[in-house]
Amino acid sequence: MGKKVTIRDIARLAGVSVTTVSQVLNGKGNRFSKSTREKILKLRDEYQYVPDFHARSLIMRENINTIGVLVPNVSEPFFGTFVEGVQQVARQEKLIPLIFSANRDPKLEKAYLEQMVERSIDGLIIASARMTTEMINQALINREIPYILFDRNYDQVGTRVQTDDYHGGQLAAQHLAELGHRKFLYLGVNHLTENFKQRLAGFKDSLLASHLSFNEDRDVLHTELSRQGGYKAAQAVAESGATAVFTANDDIAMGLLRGLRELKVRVPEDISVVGYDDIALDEYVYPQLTTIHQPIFDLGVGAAKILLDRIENKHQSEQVEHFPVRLIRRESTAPYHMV
Amino acid sequence: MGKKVTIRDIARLAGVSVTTVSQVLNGKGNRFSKSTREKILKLRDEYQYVPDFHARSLIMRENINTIGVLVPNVSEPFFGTFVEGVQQVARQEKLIPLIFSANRDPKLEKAYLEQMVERSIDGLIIASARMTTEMINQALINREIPYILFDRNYDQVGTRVQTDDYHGGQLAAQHLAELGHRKFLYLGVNHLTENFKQRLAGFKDSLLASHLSFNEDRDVLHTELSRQGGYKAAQAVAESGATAVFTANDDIAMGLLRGLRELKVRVPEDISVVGYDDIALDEYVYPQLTTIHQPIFDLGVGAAKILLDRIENKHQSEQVEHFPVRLIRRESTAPYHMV
DNA sequence: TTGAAAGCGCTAACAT
DNA sequence: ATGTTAGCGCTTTCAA
Repeated sequence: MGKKVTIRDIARLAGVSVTTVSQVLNGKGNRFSKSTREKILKLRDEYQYVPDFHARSLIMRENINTIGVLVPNVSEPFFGTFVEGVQQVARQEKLIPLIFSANRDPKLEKAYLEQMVERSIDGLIIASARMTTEMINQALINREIPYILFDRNYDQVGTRVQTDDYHGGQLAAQHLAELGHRKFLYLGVNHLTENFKQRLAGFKDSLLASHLSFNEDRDVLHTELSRQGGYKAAQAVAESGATAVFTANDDIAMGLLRGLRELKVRVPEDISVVGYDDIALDEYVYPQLTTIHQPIFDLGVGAAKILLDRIENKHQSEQVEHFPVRLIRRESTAPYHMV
Repeated sequence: MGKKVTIRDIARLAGVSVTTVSQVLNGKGNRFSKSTREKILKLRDEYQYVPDFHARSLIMRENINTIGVLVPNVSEPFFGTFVEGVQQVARQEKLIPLIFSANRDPKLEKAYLEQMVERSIDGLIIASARMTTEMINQALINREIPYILFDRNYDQVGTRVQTDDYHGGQLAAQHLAELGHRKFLYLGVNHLTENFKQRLAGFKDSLLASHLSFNEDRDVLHTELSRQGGYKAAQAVAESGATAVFTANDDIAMGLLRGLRELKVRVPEDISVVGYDDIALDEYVYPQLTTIHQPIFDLGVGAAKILLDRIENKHQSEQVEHFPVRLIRRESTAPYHMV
């Protein structure tokens, strides 16, 4: 009990050499007699022999069929859904996905990356707004491990899946403008990664193009990227006088909804709110959240598929796959009317 | 580029033996001269040498400092939070947590378990209501890997973290009874695992003890364990005539809230709803959900700590750690009043 | 039809 | 203060 059974044990028990066992068990044993083969197979089952993973990897070096997935936080619905998408592909392709949740801590992200590299993963999906390509390459230490980026738009390089954040911002602006609103507010985060920058830029440009007023100094509020953040910003939003608010993501929007409710500010009667992401929860809050839909699950699927492609056909040139965004009208937006 | 630098390369470059390099790099090199040590360290940095994980594991067999975590679905807030708890401990203790999300698929759960075993993890946390101890032991193939169970109460054996589900059910019943309700309903799931059974038993027993009416055939409704499930059950709940509903978990409750809202049934004015779990979202739905609190994050922390303890002091006897549950009053429950 | 031997990259007794 | 040697468990030539 406890002592691990090795290939040598099986060989001894079968009265053959380790070579024979190895060959038979790896399906390369046509040349051996049927009786030998059956004897070995039987012993394998009887003793529940499983080849040692590390010994194997030490020799084989590839086709471990393992991919790494690095996200900021699995417990956020957004990344949870993304990971599910990756996993669906992994299941189909018999890949083992190693999931790492680094809590937005750059040190930890680096440590996990190194771990994955050490463990000879075949490829890797990185969803982290903080990691620069340089940091990634450094952690990957000139090993040629294919990787794919997601939600990481500080610098726009590297193979990645991407949605059009600028267009998302435009969609939000158009919707709100069509509803007749005049006074807009963007509720975002301080530490601007490129995707958030783009959303804001699209929002602003679209507004200005419609000859509506939007001033980045006056009409932008910052908070934390969380429900809590949105909640805390409610007072400031209410006092801003805006009737139409666009938030950096749905989490912030949900917090804002709660905060406004507690302040007796009605949504959408007094203030319209547009979120971003279209997480699965949006339909379960009240009012149901109007938002910009990103195909989160599909992004996971897409990332995994591209990665697989790169693993199989090494040395491909950089590639970028775009996914569409669209407006989902629900209950948190309504036409502007004079108070 | 690409070619991996090995310990031999470093040794050759430094003009010393591989032993020397190995010892120095593993902090066992006091006996070597300072100049040798520095030379080696410098070369290590220069060539970015990282010892091969598999070669290492092949020899060391232990202290890989890796634990496995198997959950049904990371994208569910409940398990996401649990995993975060585990990860917090992992970070503190410099452990690498390998997270597997098996989508409630027993085959996949088994496959992942085997993967973890192969990868010589030091211990493992299993959160799966479906896996029997027998299945687990089989996958662990008489290897002595410490593991700890969570949310897995089919058979009440094995080291595990646990909350008192029976008491949770009682709390829900008491609360609703104190509010003056008379007609109760339990909205649960078909496939009864022990924890759900206990919740229902506590709920029922408490009601009966208060001389209130509750009949398992008449006053129990089944649906899927998801928001969608709760949503779909709304019609049936509304038609049941019950004024007080206890749901198997918060997800179901949230779906129910949405469904009832669409049916113009007011919560809590017409129907009071009590959930179970106290996931972080509860405060962001409307009305905010009254629920039975389980310390989900702490359960993750606790599971990880117990596991660590078992890894360090092998062969301990079975142990069970209990965590408290309590009622959280929010807005979804109110006193019963005649209509 | 089978097996001996080499070796993957590393660590650790055991010399020297 | 440093090196030699054996070996972890496996796969894979190459020889018999």
